[in-house]
Amino acid sequence: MRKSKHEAAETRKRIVTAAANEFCGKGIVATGLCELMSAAGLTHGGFYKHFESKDQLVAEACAGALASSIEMCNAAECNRPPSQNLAAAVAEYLSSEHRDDPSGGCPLAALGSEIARCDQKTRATATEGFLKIVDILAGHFADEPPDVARARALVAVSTMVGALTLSRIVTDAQLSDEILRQAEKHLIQS
Amino acid sequence: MRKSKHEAAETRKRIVTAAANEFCGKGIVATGLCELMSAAGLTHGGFYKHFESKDQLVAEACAGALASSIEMCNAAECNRPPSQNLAAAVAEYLSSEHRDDPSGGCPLAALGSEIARCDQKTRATATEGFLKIVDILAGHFADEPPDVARARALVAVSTMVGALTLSRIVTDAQLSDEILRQAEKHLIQS
DNA sequence: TGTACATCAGTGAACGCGCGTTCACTGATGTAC
DNA sequence: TGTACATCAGTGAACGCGCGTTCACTGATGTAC
Repeated sequence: MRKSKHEAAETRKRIVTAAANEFCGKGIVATGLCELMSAAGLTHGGFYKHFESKDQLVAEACAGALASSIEMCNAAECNRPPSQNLAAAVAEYLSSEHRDDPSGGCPLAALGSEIARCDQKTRATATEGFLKIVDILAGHFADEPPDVARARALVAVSTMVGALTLSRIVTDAQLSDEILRQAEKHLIQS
Repeated sequence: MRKSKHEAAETRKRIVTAAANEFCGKGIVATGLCELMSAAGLTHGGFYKHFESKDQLVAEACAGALASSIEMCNAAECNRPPSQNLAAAVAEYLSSEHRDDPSGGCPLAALGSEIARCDQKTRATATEGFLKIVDILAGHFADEPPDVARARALVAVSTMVGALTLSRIVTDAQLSDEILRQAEKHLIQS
């Protein structure tokens, strides 16, 4: 039953991707390794052939989810004229589609309060991803001095993560939409 | 061993308070009933004399934590001249003390992504608390028309919750401070 | 007011269950000659 | 290139453990007479 090196590498990637989905969808602590491995089409026993522990997978899954979230924002920007880059990324992030699909979205919003309690490795990974997003947004405030642009980007990411999280908490659908719409309006007007 | 009505009511309150602390500090799923009951000075067996389920306690603990967070902001305001009410509340919320003590602080930041996955009851409770905070902040934009004030308050709360959550994730202490400081600056200048 | 009894807050053992992790095993892949 | 053997990806049973919940029990409180 041994698999080729290439197949094994593919399997590993599949586990990380499945983990990112399961964690973002159900939460880190609430997701079991068994559940997660079967989402990747495997049985639980093979897990430790690829990872040292659940914590290690959490860090990698978090990194993966952040990378694809960044990719998604970049893709949204590519379809627009450069002057609307910021608006495009913000609109994508604060869309109802993103709100309604936490598993495929940004882990800072889907797992924020849980990541804050994760080990050093995972939090360092999240910090790196966060800074990448900050840099991208800061690039859109190019007419400002760099430190101002960075400050504005830090606040913008805070607002985006907070608004998306709150829009998922709230039980009133109209209020949920309102949170997203007002945050978007505030971020693109400024 | 039966306790008087008054004592039993006090015990119940103690459990809810201890639960709010434990949940905000360690996360909802990660906190066991046994751990939580012993934090309240009891053994786990008595839990179901007071609550139907863990979920019910989660909802009540969340309500309690939100109420004392609101109380804390109000207290911060009382010590200042009315014109600085907003600044006082924002500074309190985005303080490093609040960041470093999640168990005693705002559950929207400490448990945001977990609450988003809780049952209807808990989320409805959180929604109520959120709206109360929005109303308080909106009151500080009194020179704006009500709908604008509300819109600004929605965005402000999003920024506050997002910034506090991110400041807890980040592994770089300086960056963590920077997130809080910039969010505060942005909110009180506007 | 005093007595007899029902109520019930709190204890601690026990329930089935799923968790993260380990392990013996299988058999295809990779390697050494 | 062919053969013999070591490697190891993946399986499924098993581990100890803590989870949420239930239950028989205790004995002080509350209530009915």
